[in-house]
Amino acid sequence: MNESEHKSLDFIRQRVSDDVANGKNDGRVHTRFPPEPNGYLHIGHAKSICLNFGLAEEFGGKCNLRFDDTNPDKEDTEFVDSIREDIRWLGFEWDAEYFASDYFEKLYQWAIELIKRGNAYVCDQSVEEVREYRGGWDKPGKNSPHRDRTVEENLDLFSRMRKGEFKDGEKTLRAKIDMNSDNMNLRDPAMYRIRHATHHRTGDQWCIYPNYDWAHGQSDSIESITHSVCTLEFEQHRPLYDWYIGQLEVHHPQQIEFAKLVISNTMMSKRKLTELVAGGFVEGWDDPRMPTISGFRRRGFTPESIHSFAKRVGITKHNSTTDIALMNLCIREHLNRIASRVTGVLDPLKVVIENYPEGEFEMRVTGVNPEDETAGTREVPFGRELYIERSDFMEEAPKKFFRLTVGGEVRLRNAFFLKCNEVIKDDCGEIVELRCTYDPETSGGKAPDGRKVKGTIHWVSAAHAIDAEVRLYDVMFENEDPSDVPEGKDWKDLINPNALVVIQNAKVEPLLADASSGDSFQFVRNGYFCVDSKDSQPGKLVFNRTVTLKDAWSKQQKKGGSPN
RNA sequence: UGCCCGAUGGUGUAAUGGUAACACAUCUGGUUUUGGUCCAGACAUCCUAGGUUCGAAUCCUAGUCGGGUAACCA
Repeated sequence: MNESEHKSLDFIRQRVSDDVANGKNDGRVHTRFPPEPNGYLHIGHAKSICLNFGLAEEFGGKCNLRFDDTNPDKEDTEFVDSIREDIRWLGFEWDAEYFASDYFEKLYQWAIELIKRGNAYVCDQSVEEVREYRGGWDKPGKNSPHRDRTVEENLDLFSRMRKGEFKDGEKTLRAKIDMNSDNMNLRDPAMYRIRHATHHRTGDQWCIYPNYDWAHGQSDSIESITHSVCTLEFEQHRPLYDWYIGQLEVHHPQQIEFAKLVISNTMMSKRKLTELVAGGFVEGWDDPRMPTISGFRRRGFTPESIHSFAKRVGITKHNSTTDIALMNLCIREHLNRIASRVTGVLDPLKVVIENYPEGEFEMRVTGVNPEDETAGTREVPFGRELYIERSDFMEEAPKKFFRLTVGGEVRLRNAFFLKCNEVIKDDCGEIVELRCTYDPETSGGKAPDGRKVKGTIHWVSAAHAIDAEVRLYDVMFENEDPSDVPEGKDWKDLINPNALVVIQNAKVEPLLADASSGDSFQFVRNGYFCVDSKDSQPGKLVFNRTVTLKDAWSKQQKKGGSPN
């Protein structure tokens, strides 16, 4: 890292920078990203990934991927695979991949060392007894009656725990620290519990499993990690982290905590996300409504947009809630630069141009992306019958409505001026067709006589348009803080019923027939859409709305109440 | 009830004792064949009270508010 290249560093980078400058760890920087493979990664993990891998990149160091798989009950290889995929998709490659379970034997040996030093003991207390003996934050704890077992007895018991001579919960190995500590984590924490379960990697090889605190720091140490970055809730665990490593007298990484990401209108709790998936509230972990990395991917977010988001959110030690609008900004900003403009009419209304010859068509040439000249041009067919957006027509329009009205004139984007003469309705009074005329003199989008139009609307040739299914996504929760559940309600009651609105009969321009999975487009005046990676097929296109365009008109409408 | 951590505009961050910066959001106005983009402008005396200092958002003290924390989860 070239010092002073950055105007300001967040407190972690500052600290790492200082350590490097002071020659700590021989100036080495080695971080790790340590997910538990018990679910899919979400945007909060992305923040941590960007931090850990970013630190390694910026300081010429390394970053490991380590699966923190010490709880056989919850973990699965499905999650291991998805985690790898998501990190790579974000554009990072780890220097080494490990599993905490790689260290089970080493950890076991170290535990024996602690027993021999008289710093750990086998305890027979039940969960309830342990809780009772631990005391409270106003009450001192009491020593376990098994705290003073001899080293020999502990060694024997511990090896028999490993051999499977005891049932689940019958015994634990505990660190002998201080039952009166102000820090509850230091009141003789459990190091091992007995769990006769099949582990996704070690199978039935073990029936005792190390707890987080006993596994994490030691794993860091084994991997020569220099800076062990984690979230704030582990702050009180740091003394224990330091205690274990201090006892073992091995390489001592520095744990540093930062505030985890909270986004408005979003639920980030892994437990609750799991519940959404298991309960069928969403299609799966990669449902575009989910704040998972795979959900964002399927929704049409780009890795770049997520990097940009992570950067803007910053790293601090205080909890805050980031407005979901920032997320939207980041993806719009990127897609605006790279997405091809196409026409998609979401709610089609038939327009017949009475003065355009029947059966004739012409090709209109138009730019692919005004933000990128190199993107070239494309051709779209124009003819007598078109579809326009239903919301672009109003029979009785307010003054501020710049779109099509009876007797009014608008510009058809990249084509001609169009005037509406007559509205055709069905028996229910529903508008089914507009009879219009166009002005052939306005081919360039301007009138030779200099008359102006206020609005430009998009359209697609009825004869050429392709049918598509379009899935409109919105925030999963309408409440800014979905963890704030009103009395008598369940958090799931707060799910936004309109988080997904499916449109079956959208009409898109013919060019889109060749669109392939994951491709992103701007549907002009509508938003950014991508081809759904799971359900879209040639001949049966499915688009996901990634994000809308900013919409000053609808905002104004909402503000002013009903139009008119 | 203990212990730990935090506090800058509506929101997220910056200023590393020298006189509040950037972005989002919001509102104005301009450009525009996307009511998009782009451009211009508006919007805070830094939780409170004391103190240290020539000078404090930054240091100290007290208070207030917020968060975390007592799993054989991570």
